[in-house]
Amino acid sequence: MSADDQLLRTAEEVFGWTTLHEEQELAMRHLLDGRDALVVMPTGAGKSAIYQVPAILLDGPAVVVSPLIALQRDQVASLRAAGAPAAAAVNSAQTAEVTEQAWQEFTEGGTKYLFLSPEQLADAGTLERLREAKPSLFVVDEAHCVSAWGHDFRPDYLRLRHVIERLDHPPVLALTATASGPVRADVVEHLGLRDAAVIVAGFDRPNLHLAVRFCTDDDQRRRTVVDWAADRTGHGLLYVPTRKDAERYADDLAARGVAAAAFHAGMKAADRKRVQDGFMRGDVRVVAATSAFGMGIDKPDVRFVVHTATPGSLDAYYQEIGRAGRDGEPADVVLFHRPEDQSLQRFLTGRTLDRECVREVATAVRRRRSGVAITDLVRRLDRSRRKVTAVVNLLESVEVVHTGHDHVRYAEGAPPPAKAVAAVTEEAERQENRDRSRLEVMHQYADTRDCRRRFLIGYFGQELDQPCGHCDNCDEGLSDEDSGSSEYPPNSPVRHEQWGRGVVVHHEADRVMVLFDDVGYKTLSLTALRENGVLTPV
DNA sequence: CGAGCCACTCTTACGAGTGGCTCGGTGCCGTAAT
Repeated sequence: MSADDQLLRTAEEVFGWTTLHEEQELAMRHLLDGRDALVVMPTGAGKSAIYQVPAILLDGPAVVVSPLIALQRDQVASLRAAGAPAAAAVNSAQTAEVTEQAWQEFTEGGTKYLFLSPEQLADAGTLERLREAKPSLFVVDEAHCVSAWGHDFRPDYLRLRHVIERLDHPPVLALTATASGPVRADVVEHLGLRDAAVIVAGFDRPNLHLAVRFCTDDDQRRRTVVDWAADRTGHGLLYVPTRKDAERYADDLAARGVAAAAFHAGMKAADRKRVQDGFMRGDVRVVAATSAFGMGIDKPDVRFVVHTATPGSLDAYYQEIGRAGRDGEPADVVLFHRPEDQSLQRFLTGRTLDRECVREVATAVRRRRSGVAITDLVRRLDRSRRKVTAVVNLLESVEVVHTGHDHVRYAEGAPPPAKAVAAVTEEAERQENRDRSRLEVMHQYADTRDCRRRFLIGYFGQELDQPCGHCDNCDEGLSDEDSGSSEYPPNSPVRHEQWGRGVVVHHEADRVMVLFDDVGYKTLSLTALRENGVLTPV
């Protein structure tokens, strides 16, 4: 029987799926062939199936990395409900007894799917248990987290490549719904994917109407947003920048008779669950939430997603608006924009590098010639695990240290700690510049007079040759019919005298946006380019 | 960087304006205190 037939038969016999999409089948075949894959597909399009089916055909368990315990629970529950082979999770939210039982079944070979967080995988004992089971697949779900969180917030995401190597690099599958070019490259690099098949479904969501309302004054914006949401009838999300705003908007809407609730990470777990369940059931009509709300929420009939302030990147924005209109019915996506929003995002995305900590870690590692475990560094330096791990990652990125899973060694010939600090500072600055350039692109989206969908899709590396006809700028007849200059077509490689190598992302009538390897996104005037010739096609 | 709060000043007000200060997002995990 051919691999395709086997996949189809398993999909039907075990899960009851009679067909598979082209992308699903393609990715599954790659895994069966022993190759790595990065798959970017919208939520609800069947990403999980891509590992669920091949795992059954392969010997050994599939290890699935999932960022939230709630997601692990959902996945285990849905596999159990489907009557699939045994699934289990290992995390700190369950009793030691449950975890021990999960491990026992796993080591006896009874578990097909094991769900864990990246932090669990940082533990050497846990990793050895996995290694003994010889996993057949290593899956990273919500893989954009590698790029979005790995560099500072959850540094264990950047340690996953060492986990994968320690497991003798089984076929790796990275799954996400949102990843622009640089994010995809970041995921491939930091997971150490080899010869990966990159499968990207379309980013366009034609049923979403995109609009931006420019606001000058904060109070005026508050009133406009509340009026707008109160006049609606369907279910919707209000994304707000701060916890305080979540409470305030929920209160203001409630005062207008709207069944609204706040959601943010500062709330008690029970309250969060109550709000989420209420929204899923439909008795909470509007949730005013920070970015904490959304992962794992798959409610089909969300009729609007409103942002009460401009977020930090188009990546984050696309992720959040992607929760609207999953049933394919029309939905409204509105950004209430103020230029001042940039300052808060600058603060939030600004990385505060603790140079003293970098120096301490570098010095401590250098002193131990045979190397040292991250766990030991944490104990000796009396610093948080998160911070030490993030610093080790940075030192590794500038090649001052070499690392294995939990083992760090000063690189031979690497500069002394003082110079290492300088190198790390430079690297941190480069990262910050790239973040800042993404923030600028987000604001350009808000400011553009061209088709918003074309801008958005272009950012994710796809072209829309016609204006979409379904955004505020198209409604007003502002969008350019012509999709731009032929000198710099989208996705074409270019070189800039000062900024080096880059690729064209998007262009409007008079300007072109380029993503440079080193400095991030830059927007250049076509008129100026024609005069000075600093940007040349490669 | 900017919003919001407080204390303080100046004064013709059932207050207004200003200077200084603080705060601002995302989740694992393990440990300490009840």
